[in-house]
Formats: sequence, C-alpha cells, structure tokens
Amino acid sequence: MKIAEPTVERLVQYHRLLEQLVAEGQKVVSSQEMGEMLSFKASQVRKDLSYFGEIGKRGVGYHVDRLHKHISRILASPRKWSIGLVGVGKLGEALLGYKAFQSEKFRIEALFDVDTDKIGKDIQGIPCYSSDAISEVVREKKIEVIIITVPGTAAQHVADKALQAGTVKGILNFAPVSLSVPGDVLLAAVDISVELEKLLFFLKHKDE
Amino acid sequence: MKIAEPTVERLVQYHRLLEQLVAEGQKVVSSQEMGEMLSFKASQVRKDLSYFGEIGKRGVGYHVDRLHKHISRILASPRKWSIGLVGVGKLGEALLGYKAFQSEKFRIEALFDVDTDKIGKDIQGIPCYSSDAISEVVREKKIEVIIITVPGTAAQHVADKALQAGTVKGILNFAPVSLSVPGDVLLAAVDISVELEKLLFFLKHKDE
DNA sequence: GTGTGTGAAGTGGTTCACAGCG
DNA sequence: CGCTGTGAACCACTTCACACAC
Repeated sequence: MKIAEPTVERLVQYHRLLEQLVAEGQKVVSSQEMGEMLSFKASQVRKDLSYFGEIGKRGVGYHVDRLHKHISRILASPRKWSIGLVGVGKLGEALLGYKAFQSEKFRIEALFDVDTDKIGKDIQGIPCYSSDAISEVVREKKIEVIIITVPGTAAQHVADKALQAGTVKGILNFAPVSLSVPGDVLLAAVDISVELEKLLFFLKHKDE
Repeated sequence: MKIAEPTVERLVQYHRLLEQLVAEGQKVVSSQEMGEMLSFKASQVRKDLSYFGEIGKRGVGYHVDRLHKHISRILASPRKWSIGLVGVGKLGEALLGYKAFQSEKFRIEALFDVDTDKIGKDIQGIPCYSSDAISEVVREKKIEVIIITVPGTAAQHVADKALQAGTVKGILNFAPVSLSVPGDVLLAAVDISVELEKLLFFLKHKDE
C-alpha cells in the first residue's frame, strides 16, 4: 500500500503523543483532542488513522493503548538498521548523545572523521575511523544508512565514497548542500539554515 | 504578493547554489542545469524564478551574478533580527559554531540555560542567562525570534515563558515535541528524530 | 535554434460533510 | 447521540506544452 510522506510524518507525531498519553494514564482520546494537541485538523487525524483499518470506536474515540501499539507496529522495523555517522563535530556528537536518537530500530556501528585525535578511538562507545576508510568500513560492516554531519564542502565527497561500498540505501544529510545521489538511494535532508531562512522570510512578509 | 512555502525553500537553495557558481566564475546558467544540480524539474525552476519578474534571457539562460543578486534581494531582511537561543547543550553549541549560521540577517543576543556553570558567562561571545529569566531578558532585549534546543520535556515551558515577553514573533524549535503557540507566532520545527524515523520507514517499504 | 515565461492541465494532499456504527 | 470512517469536493503545488524573445 502506498502511503504519503506527510502522512508518515504525522504518524510519527501521533506515536510520540500517544507515548505521553500512555504515560499519563489517559485511556481514550478523540481525533479532535489529538488534532488540537498537534495542530492538525480532526479530519486529518481520522483520515491518517483510517489508512490502516478501523481502529477507533465510533461514538467513543481511540483507545490510547491500543492505538499506540497499532502505530508502533506500522512504524516498526523488520530488523535493526546498521548506521554510520560521518563527521564527529559538535553536531555529530550532539546527535550521538540525543535521547530521541536512542532507538531499537537502529544501531550506530561506525563513526568517521578526519581528526587524527578521534580516529582509532571509541567515542560514546562507538569506534571512529578515518574518513579515508569510509568505503571499506561501510562495506565491511554492511552499513545501510549514513548520517552526514560534515561541512557542506565535504558532504558530496563523503556521500560518494559511502555509496561506493554498495550497501548504503539511505542518507540523512545535515550538511547545508543538496546532495546528488542515484535514484534508488533514499535521501532525507535536515537543513537547519534553510529552515531559519524560511522563518525569517515569512516574518518579514508578515511585518509588511 | 503571496509566495508559497515550498517556493521559499527552493529560493534559498537557488541562492546557495548561485553563491557557488559565482565563486566558480560561471557566467550563465540554465533552468535545466540548476534543476539537475538541485534535483528539481527545469519547469519548476523557471516557474519559481518567474514569480519575481522576467529575470532570465530567452535562448540564453540566467545571468549568474544578476540572478544571485536578485534572489538576495528577495530574501533580504529589512533589518537585523534579534535572536535568543534557549538550551546551550551540545546541539545549541553546535548551532552557535555553525558556519551557515553566521549571517547578516540576525544576531544572537542572548543564551539561556539551566546549568549554573554557564549562567553569567559569555559563551562564544554571547551572554548566557538563567532560564528563569527568559521573559525578562527577552523583553528587555526585544528578542523577536527564539531558537529552542532544550529537551522535549522543557520545550513548551520555555516557549510559554518567552512568549510572555510579548516581543517574540517566531520560534525555531529543535525539541522533539510539537509546540502549541498562538496563531500569530510563526513556528518552524526541525525534528531530527522524525526525519530519521521517516527515512527508516520508507527504507522498510522499499525493501518489501 | 535555444531556453525562458506562463496559462492550462495534472497530481497529490487536505478538508468537508455525512453515512454508519457503537 | 457522538465520534469515527470515507467518498467527494476542494485546494495548492507541480508539470506540461508551447508561444515568444533573443
């Protein structure tokens, strides 16, 4: 079944919200309530949830615990993904320590950096290799996803080397450039400066 | 004139690309070329650029330098925005040091943290205040935008306190929660964990 | 001939409105 | 009755296709 990107984005948010509600002990929730908490229209919530079968109770709402489990199953991974992170600067380290980044769905198997002080060491329990060895290590460890947190100038090069290994299926790019990758590689970009620029642009436009 | 969000996003990317081309000394560029480099359709590029008047030359393409200046003007700020950053953890510090974050368009005027080791000090040249003083400092310094890089559990509280000052018009949220803010406050969210979850979800779906 | 600018057509996602079930 | 589930209407953005300027 085909499922649109914005829908997946919202599913992840429903899931996060439900985690909270479970913790708070709330038993039942309506599309109305969920919508208000996440700033979505109630009809949007219902449509999203209906894609995966009738899960709510008419006249009542959604059973929090049940819905939470349901969405967990939709988002579940068939297995643990193997991830490599390239660029152990401030941002890279921030990600490593990030709580929302501890997940059963993947494991960060290798770090890469150009800094000789870091190469050969373990950082937060994960071995750091030279960026020159990306292809080899990625291939050896069968890494399927790489996270790029290097400066923009190095990002394309890093991506190319990682893809050479032939095992990489997805890239999460934090560098402020748009990468070129083959069509069969999934690419997600988190572009912090673009986000800020957009915000400032619309602020300006509201002012006027 | 109304201009859509996806268009602004692309404009920022054209701008970045053109900076490169200017540096490389390229004189002329076609919608075709730009599209290839950024993975957009050429027609998309042309439509985006045409919103702001005829800027290209038919049969030739776009004059790189001229187009770069043109988009600079579109994205320009009327004045320097005053920004506060709440949460000087790894991510906050990463942002402070981030090169793509040095801009003429804004200045980070204040930092906030709960860590007493940081409060009262200057960090990367910017004074750090107690998170308890957000309302007061934001009001005093007339801060218009706040960047939130605190843990999810604290984010809504921080946002509420900043908004109390009455000067905040926009929020850039990095915490993995969806904030509730009044309708007249612009909200941009950079949700790293959602982005990764989405990537993994679509990886799974391609596998099957 | 070549590449832009743009109305018109197409696509995909959101919202409505109401039937249907608990 | 109340709230879900969902086809249909709507809306926004993208892509096409071609006239037009260089």
